[in-house]
Amino acid sequence: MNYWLMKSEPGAFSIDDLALRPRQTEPWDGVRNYQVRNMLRDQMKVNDLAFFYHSNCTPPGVVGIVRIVREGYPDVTAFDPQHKHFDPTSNPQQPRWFMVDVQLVAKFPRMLSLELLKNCPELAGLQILRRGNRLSVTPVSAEHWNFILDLARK
DNA sequence: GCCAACGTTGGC
DNA sequence: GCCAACGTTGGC
Repeated sequence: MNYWLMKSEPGAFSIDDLALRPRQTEPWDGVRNYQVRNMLRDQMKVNDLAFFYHSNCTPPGVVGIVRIVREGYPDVTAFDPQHKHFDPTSNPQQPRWFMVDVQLVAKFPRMLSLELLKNCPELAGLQILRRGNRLSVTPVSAEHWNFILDLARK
């Protein structure tokens, strides 16, 4: 079983938006980066867990946990000319972009801010803390996962 | 295959 | 709004 961290701009899709969806489940669509595509398509498995991270907001940070409930399948938003994430180079016969479905597991009572995480020596090496990191999905080690979970319980 | 130009991300 | 980082594009 793998652990992940998934970023979303709350102005586009927040953890509260996820909470309002039927079965609190939603496709994680719109990824247009090959490294992340490969993780979505090949590595994320049903029952993997991920931190839900709010990016590009004040303050950024981890706001809860989601579970992967459907493994990688073609991102249909790439096929829709009306859609913001339309990509004419992807088609149903040879899809270029993939997505997974995520289901809400828990929203933390308090956000764990990026600043808080940065101040934890135990989290050295966490990809989100690396300078210049721009990937919207990153793997999280079991050690880092458990440490962050402990922070959320405090 | 190189690399300059350009676009996007995302913290600050 | 700024700008560092870095991915993508396309001319050559």
